[in-house]
Amino acid sequence: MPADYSLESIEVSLSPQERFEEFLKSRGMRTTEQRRLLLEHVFSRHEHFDADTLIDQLPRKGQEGYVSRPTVYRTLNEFVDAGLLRKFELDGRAVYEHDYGYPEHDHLYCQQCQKLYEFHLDELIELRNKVAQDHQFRVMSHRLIISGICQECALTRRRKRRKQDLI
Amino acid sequence: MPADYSLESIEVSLSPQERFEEFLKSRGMRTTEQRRLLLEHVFSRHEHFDADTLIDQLPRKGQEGYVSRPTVYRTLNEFVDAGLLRKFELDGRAVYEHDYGYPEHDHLYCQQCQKLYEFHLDELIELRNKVAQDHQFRVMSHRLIISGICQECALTRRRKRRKQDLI
DNA sequence: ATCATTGCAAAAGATTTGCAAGGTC
DNA sequence: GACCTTGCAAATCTTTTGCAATGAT
Repeated sequence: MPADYSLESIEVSLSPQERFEEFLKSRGMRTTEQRRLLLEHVFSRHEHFDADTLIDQLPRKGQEGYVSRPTVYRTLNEFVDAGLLRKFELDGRAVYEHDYGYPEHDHLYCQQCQKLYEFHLDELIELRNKVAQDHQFRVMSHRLIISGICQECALTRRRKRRKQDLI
Repeated sequence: MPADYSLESIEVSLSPQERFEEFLKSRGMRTTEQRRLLLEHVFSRHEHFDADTLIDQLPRKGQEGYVSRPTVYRTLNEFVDAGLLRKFELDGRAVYEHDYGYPEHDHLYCQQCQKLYEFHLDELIELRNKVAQDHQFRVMSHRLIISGICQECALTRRRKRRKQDLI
């Protein structure tokens, strides 16, 4: 078995918690209650979220388990550096999603309900690599967001229009 | 000749200035010195730009042709609404590029020198439409940014590394 | 004991807004 | 003259930072 293959198996078998531990240790950083709490919360659900949404879901000031806003921001950046989360911009604010142990994908973004739908297409990666090769460009990552109206919203709209027609 | 074909010819034959005039008129807005000046400036060059870069290129306060920061922001939004410019986010700030009369394209973004390279691939549009159809999603637009290192920077880096090796 | 981390308050950066004065139709 | 637009100052929103107190190793 080649060395990098076995390395990869080890990587993949680590839980987010374990991986973060390693990350912290490798940088001389410490395991704290806040980091533990945030990591557990973030990996207990799978939705995309922004800092504000996350803070809303956490205990308020004065309650057990409260984490201050600056610490939330600091820790989210650490999660990104550790390769646990991916960050991207949507309507001017940062949005996070699971990266570690989660397959590569892109998004459909509904302008109406702001929902994000995931999809994956190998052809897109091929196309991406082809373009990069044509431009002698070394790809590190990519981000594709298709914006429009999702089926659900399209149906709701049609219903509303019908209702209006009756008045 | 079908009606919509002739309509399209009219649309395409309008200059950005004329198109903006129509936009303003249709909304009961007025043609002002500032709007004229900004439109002329923005369409006199073709690079991508952000609000700050634009303001740096314009006359300073006290000089002939000065436009205040809020007016620049307001007017850029109008250009986007009028379909003259497209806006997207890069590293947390808004970036603008020509839309009106300019062919659809996507971007390679160099993380090193921050340069944007344009490319167009019909296959990408096909792929996009296929995904959308699979999800019953009505596409309004899309944005693909491939991030990495451009050829120029890759070469510069290699040279620097060689130099360091000599020390 | 040492040194990283936290929460607080405040700063920073980008963009927007209320409003009185001025400009356009 | 009616009312849209501008510039100013200030607000807003999101994210970051300085710092003294606290916590982890």
